[in-house]
Order: sequence, then C-alpha cells, then structure tokens
Amino acid sequence: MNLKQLANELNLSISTVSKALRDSHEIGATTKSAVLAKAKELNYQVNPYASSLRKQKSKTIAVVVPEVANDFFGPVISGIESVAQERGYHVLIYLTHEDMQKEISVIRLLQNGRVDGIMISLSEETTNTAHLEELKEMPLVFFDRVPEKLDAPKITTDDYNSGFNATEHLIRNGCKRIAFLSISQNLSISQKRMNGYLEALKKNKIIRDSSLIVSCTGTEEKNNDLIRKLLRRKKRPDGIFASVEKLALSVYEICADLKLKIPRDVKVICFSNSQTASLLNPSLTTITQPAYEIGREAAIILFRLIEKSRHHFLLEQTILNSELIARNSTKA
Amino acid sequence: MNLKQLANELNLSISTVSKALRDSHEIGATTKSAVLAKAKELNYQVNPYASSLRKQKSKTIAVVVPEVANDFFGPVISGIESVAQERGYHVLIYLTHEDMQKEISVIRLLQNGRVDGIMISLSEETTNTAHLEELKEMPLVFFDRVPEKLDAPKITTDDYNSGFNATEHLIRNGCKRIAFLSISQNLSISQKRMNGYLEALKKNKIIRDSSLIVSCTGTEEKNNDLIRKLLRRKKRPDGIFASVEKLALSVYEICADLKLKIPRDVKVICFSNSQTASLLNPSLTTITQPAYEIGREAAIILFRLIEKSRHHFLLEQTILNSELIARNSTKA
DNA sequence: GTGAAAGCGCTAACAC
DNA sequence: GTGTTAGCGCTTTCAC
Repeated sequence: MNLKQLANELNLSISTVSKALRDSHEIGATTKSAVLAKAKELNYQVNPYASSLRKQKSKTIAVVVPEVANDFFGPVISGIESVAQERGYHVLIYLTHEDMQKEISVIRLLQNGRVDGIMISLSEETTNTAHLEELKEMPLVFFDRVPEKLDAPKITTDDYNSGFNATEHLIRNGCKRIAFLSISQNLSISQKRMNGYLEALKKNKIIRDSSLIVSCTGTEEKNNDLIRKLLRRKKRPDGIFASVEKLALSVYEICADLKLKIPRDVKVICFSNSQTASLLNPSLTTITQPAYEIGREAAIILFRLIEKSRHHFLLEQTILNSELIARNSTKA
Repeated sequence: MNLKQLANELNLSISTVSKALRDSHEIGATTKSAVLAKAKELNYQVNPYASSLRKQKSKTIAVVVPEVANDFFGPVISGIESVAQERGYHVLIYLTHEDMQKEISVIRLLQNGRVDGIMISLSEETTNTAHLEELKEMPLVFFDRVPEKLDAPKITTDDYNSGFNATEHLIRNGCKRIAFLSISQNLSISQKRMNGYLEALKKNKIIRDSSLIVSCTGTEEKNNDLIRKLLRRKKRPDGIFASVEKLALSVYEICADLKLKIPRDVKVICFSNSQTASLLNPSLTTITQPAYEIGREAAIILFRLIEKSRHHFLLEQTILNSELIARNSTKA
C-alpha cells in the first residue's frame, strides 16, 4: 500500500493525498477527511525510507553504550526510550563491550545519515576521541562517561562531590586507611571520583597512600586478584570505596572468602544502582545515580540539538545529583 | 558524498561504481580497486535509506520488550545485539512497559517496512494477540513470554520443569505449605511455571490450596499488600515460590519487616538472573535462565527467517534449560 | 567490462 | 485547492 495506490482509490493526485495526510493548510477539509478515512481503511502507512531519503532525516537516534546488562545503563536506556517515544523517534542501540575498536566502527557506521543524532557513553578503553571529532556535523550528546575535551553537551552526575562525600562518609565512620578501586584511567568519571576521594583525605589530614589506589581495568579475574592482594596486606585498608558496583560485589565475595567481616573489618561503599543493595549481607552503602533521569535529560538535550538550528551554540554541561544511601556496610 | 560525486571523481558512471563497490563480477579488477581506493579516500558510505528504499529491505530488526532495566532483558538484548552486529544488522528497541496498548502501537509502527523482522517478548497485560496476527508477512520470533496460539518460532526456557523442580526443591527441604506468586495469568510462562508447581504438589501428595496461589498482577504496592497478607495468615506458608525476581525481593523486604527469618520461618526460591543473588541476606536460591543465550538463539532464528525464503515452513520451538542454584534461602 | 535509464515511495516547489 | 513534476541516492536490467 503506497501513496500512488491510495491516490488512485481516491481519484486524487499523489501530492494532494500526501499533503492531506500531513494536514497541510493547502488542502480542503472535506478532501482531508476523505483521505484520512481511506488511509485508515486501507491501513496506509508512509514508507519511512522513502520519506527519510527525501527529507534527509530519519527520525532515528543511536544510543551507544558499553553494556546494557547493567543496573545503570538499563534505566538510562529506558529514560532515553521514553523521551524518544513521546517525540516519535526511533532508537537504535549499539553495544561496545568496553572495546574502543568496536566503538570506532560503530561511530563510522553512523556517519551515513542513518541517524539524526547520537548519544554515547564511552567505553573504558577509549583513550582517544578522534573518531568522535569526525562527527562535527552530527548532533551528539555524551552522558556519564564523557570525554574531557570534546565540545558537546554532556550529562553527568556530580562525580567529584560524590567521591568526596563517599570518602568523608567512610572517615566519619572511623576509617583511616581508605582504598579506592578505580576503573579506567581514561574515563573522566573515574578521575573525578578519585579527585573527590583525594580531596576528602586531604581535608581530613589523612596522608595519601598511592598503594591504596587500585586500578581495576583488566578482566574480572585480574581485578579479583588485585582486590584479594589488597585485602591480604599486613596493613589492610579499613575502608573501600569502589567506583563501580561490580567491584564492590567482588569485595563482598572476597571478604567472605577471607573471613573478613563487613563492616567490622572493612567498610564498603560504592557507586551502584542495584535494586538489591539494601538486601545484601550486609546491606550495601551506595551512591546512587539518577539513571533514568540521566537518560531522559540526555535525550531531551539531543532532540533540542536536532530540532533547533545546528548553528545555535549549545554546549550545556548538565550535572545531576547522586544520592548517598547509608546502609550497614559502612556502619561504625 | 554520494555515488554521483564519487563517479565524477573517477570519470566512471554511477552504475559502474555501484557495481564495483559491491564487488560485482561484471567489473574489471583494476576498475574495482580504483573505485575502492577512491571510496576509502573520500570516506564514501552508501546512504542506507536510498539503499533500503531500492532494495525493499532495511537490514534492521526491532526488539520489543516490556522493560530493559532488568536482569533478564538486559542480557537478552546483549545477546541479540551481538548476533546482529556480526551480521551487519541494526537493532531498534521499543519498550512496552507491560502495557498492551503500547505494545499494539509499537507493532503498528513497524508495519511499514522499517524493519525486516521483529523479536518480541509480550507484556504482562497482553490478553489478546490480534495485533500480532496482522503481522503475517513479517518475520517474527517470540522469546520467553510467548503467546500460546500463534504460529511462529518461539524461544523459551523449560518453564514447566523449572516450576516442578523449584517446588520439589522446597518440598525436599521440608516445606508443606508452598505459596506460588504468579504474575500475569495471560502469560504462558506464568501458566507453565504454575503447572509445574501443581504437578510437584500432586506427585508429593500435597493437597492443592488455591489460597496459596497469589496473582501479583498489580502495582508494586498492591503486590506487596498481597504478600504481606499472605505472610500474616495464621496458617502461614512455609515456602514461597516467586515466579519473578522482583516478587522475591518484596518477600525479603516484607519478611524483614515482619521479623520472619528466611529460611527458618519461610523458605524462598525464585526465577532470577540477578548477579547479587548469592550476596543477599540470606543468599537466594534461584532458577536462572540463560538470558544471553536466549537472545542469541532468538536472533539467529530470526535471521534465518529473514534470509531464507519466507515460504519455508519454520516453526521451531526452542527450549533452553534453566539452572536451579540452591542457596541459603531454601536451606532445611 | 561499462554505461544509460527506470524506478523504489515520498516531498515540496511550482503551476494552474 | 489541486495537480504536475523533479529529485532524494541507490540498484538493477538492459543495451552496447
């Protein structure tokens, strides 16, 4: 069923039908309703590819994320999708699996007009952003894992403050030797969270000990080894601040294995959007990001970029607040 | 950068260039390499919409799921995406939020050639499938929450057996009064899990008590009320079999609130893909579905449908095995 | 081995 | 207010 057939049925021209369907003011009310009725009757739907080809826009956006099986990115995507659905946009999803090469090839794939805009959260391994700079003409929004340098709207949470607060929370509950489990050094969120951590130490006159900053960038196995070593040291840390959830879960498992009691022997806090944090043994103190809202906000900004003039200078840096939820894993 | 410009640069015709790019045997080797080189140099990429319009296929599939912020659907999507990426397909994602109306409108949206195929897991509220029967010509695959009647490939887990095994597991650990928390009655997975439960009762000569079958189909609040009432009865159940994870988490919370000890006062088992099941307090006995594999398998079957002749009769019913992981919440 | 041309279905400028 | 037509960029048949 296409326009031509529909027009034939109605004894009208293609263009009249086309205009009627998009409610053009050029078309008379009677014609319009006749067209609309017939279109409904015959279940006519515009061909999106013909329309996109002609109009040079696709009503489609791409979401590029490291992973989706994840308590953070899941709700983010849900937020994005909700905004897209409201506005009649379609959402293509691409996973990079924390692999910069995959990220590059996905971005390449999107330079041919398939999408009107891109939302992306960088992979852990993304050390340079040349592939993103090529996207000059493309509406682009970063969220959570954003690049330092690129000029584009970015939606993040208050990572520095959260890092600071998490660390002070541990200090207030008696910790003196606080370890920081970081992920990729490339990621600005990791840097910012660490800077907050360092600043909190400084403010509380705790001397920084680099051996307590553990870079967990490898496989799960490797990371577990590092954490295990950390917890087996003579001068064991009495507090652990994990920058992502999976590391905190590893800490739990390893503590169980080493017969260390949380929070008695070591207190644990981490960034997490897990639904089950309060049900863990012991319940886990978290910094929880407003993931759904990040998705919505990022999408709203992207659509603004797409629909307003491209030349309109728009480099918002939106920062949403995370929430520290104190539970038993950090109890004094 | 389009074909015409590229052809001009090369002093060749559009059609020659087009053929060279798709490695047609009609084109000479020298011409081919010249074209390829130039295309690379100028970063030419085919316009997907022009190509789709002409070829009447889009290299795009749609995934329709109730939710993505979820330990099951997340990995499923990851599995789907991995297969799609291997085959050069694009993945559109649509969320129904368990709302049949949204499901209907999404399906309507997809009837205009935007996608070459659809993968769907039904919403809880989907009571009839007329909107899906309209899709006769469209390659279609169901996974996990599949309709009873429709003729289409379906990928599920062994829900009946899992329900049976979960119930027997509780019985073997001493439970006599086992409650079943079901979700939507519309969903065949819920039915099958319940049938397995009933069969296990029967086999073990436990008389079926309908008041122990609680239909948790409302809001979280309503469901919590039902569960709370269940646990406050004089003749409280000594075992609970939850058909989805969120209900088990509610049980945990309500038990904490009512000062009931799991597993002493009541044992709990549920379907769950949560990473944290083993870290809960107490650790949660789960039936875990191979979510990632479900996604991959469903995608593989969909691509077979798309790429083979449509007329090829193909109604596979793929059943993957779930795994019962016994932990402390069901300990005798 | 290469090129010309039709046409996928739609939109929008322009003509009447 | 309605119709004619060019053309979006590509693929493919057919001619040479």
